[in-house]
Amino acid sequence: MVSAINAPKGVPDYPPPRSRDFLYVRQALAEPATRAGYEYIELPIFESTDLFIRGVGESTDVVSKEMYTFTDRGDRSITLRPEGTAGVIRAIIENRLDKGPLPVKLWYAGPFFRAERPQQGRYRQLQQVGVEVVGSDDPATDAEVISLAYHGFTSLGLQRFVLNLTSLGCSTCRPPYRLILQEFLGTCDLDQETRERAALNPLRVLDDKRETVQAQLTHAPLMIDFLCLDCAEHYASVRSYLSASGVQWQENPRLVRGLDYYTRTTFEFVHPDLGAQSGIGGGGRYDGLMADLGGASLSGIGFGLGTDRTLLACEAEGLTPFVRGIIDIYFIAIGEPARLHTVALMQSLRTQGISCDMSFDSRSLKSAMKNADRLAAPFVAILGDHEMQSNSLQLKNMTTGEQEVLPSTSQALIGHLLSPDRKALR
RNA sequence: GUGGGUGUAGCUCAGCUGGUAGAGCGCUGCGUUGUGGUCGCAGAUGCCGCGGGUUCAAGUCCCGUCACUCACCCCA
Repeated sequence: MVSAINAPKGVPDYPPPRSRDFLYVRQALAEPATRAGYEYIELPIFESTDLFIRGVGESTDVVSKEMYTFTDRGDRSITLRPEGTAGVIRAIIENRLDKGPLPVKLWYAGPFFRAERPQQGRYRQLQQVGVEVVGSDDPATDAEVISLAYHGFTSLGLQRFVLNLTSLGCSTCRPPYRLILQEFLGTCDLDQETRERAALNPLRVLDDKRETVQAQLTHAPLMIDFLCLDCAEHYASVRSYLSASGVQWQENPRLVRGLDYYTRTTFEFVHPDLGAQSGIGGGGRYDGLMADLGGASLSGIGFGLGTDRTLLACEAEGLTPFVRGIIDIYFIAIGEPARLHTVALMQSLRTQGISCDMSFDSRSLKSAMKNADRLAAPFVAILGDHEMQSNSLQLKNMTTGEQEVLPSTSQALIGHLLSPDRKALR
């Protein structure tokens, strides 16, 4: 026996039936954007390594130690995308979308890659649904983006997630605050590694998980108290639009994100039931990114939602399965004439949007029924010799168990399945 | 990159102080003519992760190795 090949470390499979729920979650997370004027953008899965170094920031962990980078046959450095925003911005600039009507509102979905040690809810290939809005400073866009994510989660029935919100200030107010924070951190008793972080990106020290560190940060200065007038007004406005959108949030002035480009509004959705990982989505505003990547000086805001983790959260809350079966009618045909007729019938139904499947390999009626049950088919159509003689079929409702005779035409079936006095199929 | 845990039937796992393997679920069939779910009965399936060592004897002890997993760092 030859040895089987395993998937590379840390990449998840979604075999059926769980794949049904995966698709359902991805659809639910994208749906709000499609109803809010966001256009879909299809993007490459690998990009020039430089894009992420310049876009995401060299000092971030994502860039410095988690990228899948390789050299292609033309000696170019290529990286499997670790996040979505940089690629969207690159595509906006390259396709001149920023020269058209503003703001540009886009959504995307697909796999991202980070070479981390895998654990629960953390994969080397992860799936996200994201949106980006470029070319607007309006606080209403901040609120809209946050609301899309929020209502994507609520539409799945999720209840236990929390939205954390803060403002990280701008190029006017953040640098002075940064100095004040660094000065404060200088008075704390910190280990070498944390001191280095304080020098490089002092904000990150604020969300250190260790109690010994947190204890010293009780009186740390917070960005939220040092916002300039513009940022303070912007933040206040975002909050009132959020209230108007029916979004509930929790202010968390210690919220810090791992990517360097964020400014002003910053947010993160967390869920308590995912093991050590809690983030199911996050994002924020970025004022300098477009310009940093060679485009017009437009600001943007966006989010990335973790499809894998959202599915885990739904499972943890007992919301799954969302999809019990994928066919509307299961056909059992006995004898060659009946099988031929059934194939024609199914083709007609499929063309008209009804999902159907049939029993193959001439199994016994009993085992075919069993199969229908396992496929969770709501209806079973049986065609045997008796039925063929009268051009009819037996239609069994698998929920109620009742069975009746219908003409064996697609029209009769569709009329019956969709008739208002019965449970409609869709 | 650093640390911990676990590898036994398709799945979840049991197997005490060494004596060549078990349960539940699932799967297949049967309970008479062409009808699923419930119930009853019968049945199939294991290089006990891999390699080496100790021993009369290893799923069980020792060493190594690989895989998976959880956590740290960080993030979706």
